[in-house]
Formats: sequence, C-alpha cells, structure tokens
Amino acid sequence: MAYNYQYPRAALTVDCVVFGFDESELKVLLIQRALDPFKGKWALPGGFVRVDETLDDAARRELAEETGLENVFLEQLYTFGTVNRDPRERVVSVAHYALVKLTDHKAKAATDAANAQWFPISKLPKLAFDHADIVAAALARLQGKVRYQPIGFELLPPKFTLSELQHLYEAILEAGLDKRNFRKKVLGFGLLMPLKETQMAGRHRPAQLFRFDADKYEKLKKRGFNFEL
Amino acid sequence: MAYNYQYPRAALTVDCVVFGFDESELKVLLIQRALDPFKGKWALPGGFVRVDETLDDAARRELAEETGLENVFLEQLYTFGTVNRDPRERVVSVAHYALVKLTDHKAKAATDAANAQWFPISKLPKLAFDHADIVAAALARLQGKVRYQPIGFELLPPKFTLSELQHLYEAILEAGLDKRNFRKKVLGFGLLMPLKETQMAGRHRPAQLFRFDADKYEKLKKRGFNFEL
DNA sequence: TATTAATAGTGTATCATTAACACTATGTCA
DNA sequence: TGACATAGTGTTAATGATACACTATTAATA
Repeated sequence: MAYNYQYPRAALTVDCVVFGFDESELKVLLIQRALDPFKGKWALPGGFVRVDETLDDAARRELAEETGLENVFLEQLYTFGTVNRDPRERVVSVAHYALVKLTDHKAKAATDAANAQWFPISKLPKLAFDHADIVAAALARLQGKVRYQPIGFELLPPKFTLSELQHLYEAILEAGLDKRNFRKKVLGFGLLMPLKETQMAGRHRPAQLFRFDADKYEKLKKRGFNFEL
Repeated sequence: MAYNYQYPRAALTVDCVVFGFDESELKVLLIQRALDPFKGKWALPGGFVRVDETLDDAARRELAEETGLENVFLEQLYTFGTVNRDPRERVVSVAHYALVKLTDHKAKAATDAANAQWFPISKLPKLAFDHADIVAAALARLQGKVRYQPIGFELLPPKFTLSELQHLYEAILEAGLDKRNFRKKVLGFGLLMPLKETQMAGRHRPAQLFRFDADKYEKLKKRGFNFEL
C-alpha cells in the first residue's frame, strides 16, 4: 500500500437506517432535507465522519443530533461507493442500521427532531441519493439476521407479550408464523423470563409479560449456542 | 445531511483478503511492504481509492497491480475505521475478500508480483496495521457464507474430485466431515456435473472429476433455492 | 348475570432432515 | 499377486420441523 496525497479525496459519510416497530408495522425513521440537493426530499439520517471519531461514533453522533436517539442497537451494514451517488462530488457512505424501541423514542421525537418522521417500510416516500438501495440492503440484512440472532428484542419495549413478539417477527419476515410452534421455539431458548405482571388490553384475556434476559444470552452466545429460528 | 468542507478528510483505501486453496490448506496472499511505516512487514494487498472509480473497481485494480490477479470472485467485507489504524493520518479502509483458483495464479505469480506470497492461514506472519483483524473478519465471513452458498468452487480448478471438494470444506470450516453425508448433500443440489474423465493420482483408484454448473446455480438461486450445507 | 367478542394459551402426530456408522472397489507399485 | 492407498456406496436411529383445533380468561353488553 503506497501513500499518495496528490489525488483528490472522496468525502466520507455515515448513513443510518433506523428501524422501529409499532402497531404491527415495521417502520423507518427519515429526515426531511433542509438543503439542496434534494431539498425537501426525505433521506436517511447521517452526515460527515470527522477525522477524530470512529465510524460507529460518527453514526451515533449523527443519530443523536438529527433524531435525538441514543444508546441504540447499531451495526455497520455496507459501504456504498458508486461514483455518482451524490450529484456534487464523490461521496462514499458507510451505511449502518439501528434498531430502536419506539416507546423510548416517542417522547423525544417532538423536541430533538421536529423534521424526523417514521414511515411504514411498505409506504416509504421517494428517497434522496441512493438511500432507497440502502434501505433495501438494511431490510435484507435484518431479515437474514433475525433468523439466527435474537435481535428482535431491540425493537420491543422491555416488557412484552409473546403475541407482540410474534407479530414483530411476522412483520420483519413478511410471513405468517404458527403460534404454537413459535412459542415452543422461542421459549425453548430459555432467554425469555416471565414476569409476575400481565398486560391488560381491552376486552379479552390478559397476556403474560416477558422480558429478554440479555445476560443469559451473552453467556450462551460465548458457548457457541445456536439461536436459529 | 449537511455539506461541509472545512474539516480535514479521511483518506480512503481498499484492502483485499485473497484466499486460495492448495495441498489441503487454506492460504492467504500477502504483500511485503516496500515503504514505511511497517517497511518489510507483510500486509494485505490494497491501496487508495481514486475519485473516479467505485470501491469494487479500486479493489480489482489494486489486486491486478500488486498480485496480477484478474477476474476473481470479490465481495465487500467490512469497513475498518478506527482512528489510529494508520500511524500517520486518518485512513479508513473498505476491506474486501477474494477467492482465487491457485492453479490459475501460479503462472502469473513470478512475473507480476515478485513480492507477493501465499501463507497458510494457520501460519500467518505478523501483519502491518490492523490487517490481522481484517483477515480474522474475512475468515469468519467465509466460514459463514460457505454454509449456505456454493462459493467454494471459486477456490478449486474447473475440474475437481469430490474428495478435493470435501478437503476444501474441511479446511475452511476447520472441522471434519462425514464422507458419505457430504457426497449425498452436495450431489443432491444437482450443481455438480460428472465429466467423462477421471483423475489418476498415484498408487490408488482414480477419482471421478466434476465441474460446477454455474448457469444452473444462477437459475436455481433466482427461484429462492436453498443451498444450505 | 348470561352471552358475546376478542385474544391467550396449550399438545400431539406426521413428516423431513441430520447424524452416525463400515465395508467393497479399483487402481499403482513392489 | 499381494500390499497399499484412496474412491465409492446405504441404512438406521435420532432429532427437528410442520401441521393442526380447541379451551381459558377477561371486558363489554344485552
């Protein structure tokens, strides 16, 4: 690898596909652009990487600045580097995806991120740049990952019912799941702790609440345990 | 996303983990560095991304320049962006991994890439920068990918025996496989075409040669066929 | 207070897949 | 022609996946 300063450099950004789950729908958080190009268009939250921060740090900083979100599940997805992604100059973007609990975010949404809005994944508006490609890649990754890693819990509140969990998986995988088989499988992992509370909701039988045991998950993961759905 | 030219920019490179397979061993192609830092140390082939080429193009160009390899299987792996990867300045590297048929490469090795050398994955020298991390990530990816996509053929000559294929998978997965179950499974995919030739090798029964049917694979892949090992 | 509506919760039987296992076949070389 | 080295081949048992239907509990209402 030779060093060479004579060439112009690409600009480096991070973009984030933020997933949330609410009312049986998978949603994505978008920002309305204030400046050209694509002024007024919806886009992914993101921005420039500073020379003194890692890619992960940059993604978290932009997320906090533009949406008020902090301490979320965040992973690098893919780096998008086609030459004309940006109409002005060469910009390479390291895309990430994040999973957030919508319940946490709702309070902050009004304050920090007036121009941020959740859209159902099936009804996204036209997006700026190649952001539609990035969302597609993120969804594919989420669908793949959810099959063998229990990351779905990042999208649910700390206490949830098995029905809510099943609806989440059905929304992500875009497929119906058998109730009995689903419960058998997820309870079999031993990562769901039943709480003493139940969730009362309207005119029907209340449901058992569970929480996800993250400590136990970490221990089992280290032993190479398999969480394939 | 706001544009801002006032900050210094990170330099952007690509690096490639090139895998090969020979004599029952998985190998990685390394370059001996001619310049400081890490002068004389072994490193991954790679270099700067130009403003008028995609990341994929950059990786292929560097591979051709430094190792003489062309038309190889190449995929983006992960982008490494810790702040002090490079002792001189901020450098973000988009890592790729490549799979090559060693038989193809051997002829070229002497001419194009005098300072390139294959190392068994289990006996790598100390590497420059964070290249050891990159190799580890590439190996993990290869091990994961090989379970559900028939990419192993990229590492074998066009004609190969089932024993060679099994040894390859054993080398990648670092695990022994049952001969009968392995043959049953891979032949069951219907992607291996038996040739009329056999491979004579030394003092034992000659083995049936096969070739991988890439066209058939593409067709089945589009229909969502599952190639899980 | 009996009925209805709405979701929670539960078990079994069949089918498909995976895992374990050992011997015969065919060539070369001494 | 016997020894050696690798190729090639099926069956059984265990495990995991799939398909499937009814009862239980609550709130609302008649």
